[in-house]
Amino acid sequence: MHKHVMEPAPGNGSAEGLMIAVEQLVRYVRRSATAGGLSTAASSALGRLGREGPQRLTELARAENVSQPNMTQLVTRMERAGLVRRTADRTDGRGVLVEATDTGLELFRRRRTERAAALQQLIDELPEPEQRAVTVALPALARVIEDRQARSSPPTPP
Amino acid sequence: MHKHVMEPAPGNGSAEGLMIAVEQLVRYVRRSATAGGLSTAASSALGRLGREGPQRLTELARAENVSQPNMTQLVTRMERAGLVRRTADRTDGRGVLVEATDTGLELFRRRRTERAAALQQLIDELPEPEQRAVTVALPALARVIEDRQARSSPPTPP
DNA sequence: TATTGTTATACTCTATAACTATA
DNA sequence: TATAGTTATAGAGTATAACAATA
Repeated sequence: MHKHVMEPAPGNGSAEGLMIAVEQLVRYVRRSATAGGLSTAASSALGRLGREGPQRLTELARAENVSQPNMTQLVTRMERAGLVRRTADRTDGRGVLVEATDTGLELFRRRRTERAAALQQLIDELPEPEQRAVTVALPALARVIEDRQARSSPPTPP
Repeated sequence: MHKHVMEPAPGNGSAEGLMIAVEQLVRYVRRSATAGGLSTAASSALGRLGREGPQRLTELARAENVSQPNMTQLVTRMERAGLVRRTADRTDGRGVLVEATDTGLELFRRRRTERAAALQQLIDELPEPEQRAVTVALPALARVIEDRQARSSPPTPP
C-alpha cells in the first residue's frame, strides 16, 4: 500500500506513533458502549456523578471541561431522560446540585461493563508480557493526568 | 473523600479500572489539539486522508465508522474550509474521491504534533519502567484493533 | 461587584429516510 | 436491481454573549 504522506507507524515508539495508537483506541472504545444510547458526554458526566456523588453544576462543568451552558443543557437532557435530578443547594441559594438517579447509575454501570468487556477482549489477544504492559501503562498515564489536574486547580486550601 | 458508589480504582488492573484510565486519557488527548479549531471528526478524517491518500467517500465513511450522509456533510464542511477537495472517480461515474489539500495536510500535522507533545509531557513524568510499558502497551493495543478490523472486513479478495 | 445558573443564538456532529444518478 | 452519493429532517453537543438571581 502506497503511503501518501510519510509518517510514523503506530508501533515505532515515537510520541506521534503513540498518539496514532491512542487515536485508534479512542475510536474503538467509543464504539463499544451502546446501552441506553447514551452519548460520550452524558456517559462521562453520569460516571462522575456516580463516582463522586452529587455536585454543583459549575463544578461538574469544570471537571468535564465543558462550558457552563453546555452542562446546563446536558443536565437538562439527562434529567428529561430520568438519569439525573437537580436539587437545591441549601448552603447557597444560587447553586444547583446535580445527582444521579438509580436509573442513571444502573445505566452507567452497564455501559462501563460493555466498554470494559471490549477492552478485555483486546487484552486477551495480546501475549502475556504486553498484557502486563497494558495493566501498568494505562493506570500510570491516568495517574499522571490526575496529578496535573490536581496541580493546576486550587488544592482546596484551608 | 466519600465514595458515593463502590467502584474499581483506575489503577487496580481490572478491566473496569483500566477503562476508567482510558476514559481519562481520552479526555486529556481530546483537549490537547487546538490548532485550526478542527473537531475530532474532521481531524480524524483528515488524518486518514493524509495517511492513506485520496479515497472514496463511502470508503472513508466506513473507515471512520460514521454514516454516509454524515461523511457527505463532514466533507462538505471541510471542503468549505479548504482542507479537502472532491474529484470524480474516473472508473465509476457514481463515485467521488476525497483528497486532502496541502492546507489540510499541514493543519493535520500541526494538530497531531500538539497531541503528541501533550502525550510526551505525560510520559516524561513517568518513571522509566512505566515509560517503557507505555511504549509497549499502546502500539500493542492498536495492532490488535487493526487485526480485528482486518478480520471483520472483506480482505480485498481477488 | 462577583458568582451561579439559565436563555438565546449559532455552529458542528450525528443518524435515518427519501431521493437521484450511475452500474 | 443494487450501489454511490446527496438532500431532508431532527436531535445531541458545543461555545459565546446576554441575562437573572443570589452572595
